[in-house]
Amino acid sequence: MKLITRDTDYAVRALCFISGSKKNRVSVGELVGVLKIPRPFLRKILQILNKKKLLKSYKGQGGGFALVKSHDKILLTDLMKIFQGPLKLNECVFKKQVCPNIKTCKLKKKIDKIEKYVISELKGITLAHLL
Amino acid sequence: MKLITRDTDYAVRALCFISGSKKNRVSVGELVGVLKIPRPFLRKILQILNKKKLLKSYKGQGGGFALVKSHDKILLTDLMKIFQGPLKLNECVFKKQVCPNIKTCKLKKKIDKIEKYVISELKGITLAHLL
DNA sequence: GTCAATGATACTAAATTTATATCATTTGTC
DNA sequence: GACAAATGATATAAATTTAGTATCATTGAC
Repeated sequence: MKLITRDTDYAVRALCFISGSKKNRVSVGELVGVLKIPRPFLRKILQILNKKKLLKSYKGQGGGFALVKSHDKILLTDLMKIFQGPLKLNECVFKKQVCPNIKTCKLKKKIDKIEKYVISELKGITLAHLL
Repeated sequence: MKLITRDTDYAVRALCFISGSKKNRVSVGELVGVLKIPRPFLRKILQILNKKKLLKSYKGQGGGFALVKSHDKILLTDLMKIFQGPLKLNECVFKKQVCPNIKTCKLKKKIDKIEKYVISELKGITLAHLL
C-alpha cells in the first residue's frame, strides 16, 4: 500500500545530494558513502535517471553524474512515473463487473476524484521542497 | 501502486452481492457461481469478514453468510484496513534521513496533507455507493 | 447418521520489489 | 599505449507481498 517505493525514494535522495553538492559531478562511490544505498542498486537507478534525461553521466576517471535541470524543475511525479509506472490509485477493481448487478459504478467516480486530487497535488511537488 | 488489492475487491463484490440478495443467507457456492472468484480464496476472505464481524456465518446444511449491518454502514476503508493494513500513502520514505543534509522535510507535510484528504474521502464511501 | 455447509490452518504459486553480479566501454592520467 | 577509475548494459537472484490451493475438523438441518 506504499505510494512510493524504495527506488523512487533512493532516486530522490540521490538527486537531492547531487543538487546540494558543490562539485558538478558526483560519482556512485561518493553517493554510496553518504546515502548508504546498496551500490549496485543505486547504479541501476542512476543509469535509469540518465536514460530518462534527469541526469547526465560522465564516464572514465573523474566521471560521475550531474543534474540536467535544477532541482526545482524535477517533479516527484516524474520519478514516480519512471520507477513505479503511471500514477493510478485505482486499476480495474471498480470497472464493469464489480457487482454483476450494476451497470455504472458510482464508486469509480469517487475514486477518480481522489486520484485527480492526489495527482494534482503531487504534480506541484519538486525536489526543491526538500531543500 | 494499486490502492486496492484483489482481496479487498473480492470482499466488496461479495458483500454487495449478499446485500442485494433476497435470501438472508448466501453460501460460498452461490457467490462463486455468480462472482467467478476462486472458491478457496473467497472462503478465506469470508472467514476473515466473519471474524471481523462484518459477516455472520451459519454452519451446516442451509448455512452461509449474512450481513451484520446494512450496506450503507460498511465503509470501504474498513475493508481496506482489514485486507491491506492501515491506510498510509507514505511510510518511511520521507522521514529523517531523506537528504542527510536536512533536518525537517517539508515534503512530508505535503504528503501528509494528501493522505489526510484521501482518507477522509474514502471514509465517506460505503457499499451503498455501489448500489 | 449423513451430508452440506463453514472453521482452522498449512501450504503453494505468481508477481513484484529489491537487490546482486559481471563483463563491456569510455576516458583521464602517467 | 597501458592502466585505472568511472559508467553502460544486461542477466540473474533473493526477498517480500499478493494470490490462490488443499485438507481435515466442526457444526447443524434433515
